[in-house]
Amino acid sequence: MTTKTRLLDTAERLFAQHGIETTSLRIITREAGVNLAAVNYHFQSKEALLHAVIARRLDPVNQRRLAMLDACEAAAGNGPLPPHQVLDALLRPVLEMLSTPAKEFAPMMSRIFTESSDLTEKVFQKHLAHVSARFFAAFERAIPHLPRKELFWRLLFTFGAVSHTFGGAKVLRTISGGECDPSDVEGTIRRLESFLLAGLEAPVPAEVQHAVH
Amino acid sequence: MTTKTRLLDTAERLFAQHGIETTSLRIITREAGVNLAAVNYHFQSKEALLHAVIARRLDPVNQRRLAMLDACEAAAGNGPLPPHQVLDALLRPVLEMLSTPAKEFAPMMSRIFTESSDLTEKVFQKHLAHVSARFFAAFERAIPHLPRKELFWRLLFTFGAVSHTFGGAKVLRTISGGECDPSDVEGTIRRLESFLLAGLEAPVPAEVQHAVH
DNA sequence: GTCTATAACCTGATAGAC
DNA sequence: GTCTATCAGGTTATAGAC
Repeated sequence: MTTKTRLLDTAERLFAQHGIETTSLRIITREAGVNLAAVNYHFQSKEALLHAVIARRLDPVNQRRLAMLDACEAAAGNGPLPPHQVLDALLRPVLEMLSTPAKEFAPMMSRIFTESSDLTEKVFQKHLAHVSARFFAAFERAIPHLPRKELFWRLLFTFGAVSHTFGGAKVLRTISGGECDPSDVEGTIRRLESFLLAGLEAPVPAEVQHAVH
Repeated sequence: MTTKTRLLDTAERLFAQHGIETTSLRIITREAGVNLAAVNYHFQSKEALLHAVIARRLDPVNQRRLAMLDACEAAAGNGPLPPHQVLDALLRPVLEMLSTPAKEFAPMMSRIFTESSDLTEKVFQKHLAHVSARFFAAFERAIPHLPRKELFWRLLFTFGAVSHTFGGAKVLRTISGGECDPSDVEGTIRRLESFLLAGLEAPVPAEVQHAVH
């Protein structure tokens, strides 16, 4: 395996397990079995290394997301868009990574979106903005009774649940005394999607209805 | 205001905004307008300072949570426990802090639960374990059709949504182009609780039913 | 491409004067 | 209680030999 790949793999894993800012280049290079200066030769800086880690995984994921959404829209024709299909197109491509060698990537992304608001903005604009826009429009079409404003709120809640699942699924096994098995990725997807679908489709509470239009 | 209080307030705010590990004692003491050595005199260490910040806010919150749960159980008698009341007892006391001078505390807690798994464990055992056990039992009674295993999963999703709301509500205003107003705390609580209640009460998906008992 | 050595700086914690 | 000065260590990044 090349030095470059060893660095990408090791950085991905350590960023996921210990956070971005608290993981030093010294630890990454030591665990990767390469010299400290290698990260500066193959990439320019720690942040450039992070961007390379993201691009390697996220580009294929986003392509698959959009392909699934295309298929869903094609099948629907002019009819309504099934909300569970839109949700599945958004979540399945990234959640299924949990049972591949790239299993550390999704937890790493959730770190980015909770750690530094500065970095979050950059990563979102660079790798997620266009996909995000497509899916927001799809959800608007799939849940037409839901005002835009409420959709924004509910997608915030959705990202929170998904994000926390990446990082917290491992401790769930401990907390539940072994009852819950996070390595059952397909089960996790079904549970997460049925929970979120119910929340996304819930009636708008009467108390906030007046602010809608 | 005393040096001790200035340190608690400033640490709480900076921990929330920039994370625990990335916030140095130098920044805290500079912003608080006190000497660097003061944190070591009034507390013993950075971690002890963090524990003091938590204890100051969380003890009253937990008392109110348990009082609301007591009232809910008393009103229910031997009848079923209303799930929305259990959820409200869990979330309202901490969410309402967002409109008080202690508004930085909840975001700080969500940092702890996403940053370091080491610290997470300590804080949970010290300040949240007993409350957690009471509420788990209450949810079991409130949603009797839901198997324990599924309840564990759904509470994980719930904590994720709540946690993300603390940290992400501010950026929601930007993303939504001003449509969403995170300073409307009561609206946030109602939206969050109606979303989560639908998810918690959703039917168990047929695909995972076989693993239940 | 890979190494050593080092620059410039930040960190938590503490000793000891006042 | 509050200060300065400092210890012992960590950090990113780079220059220059091989």
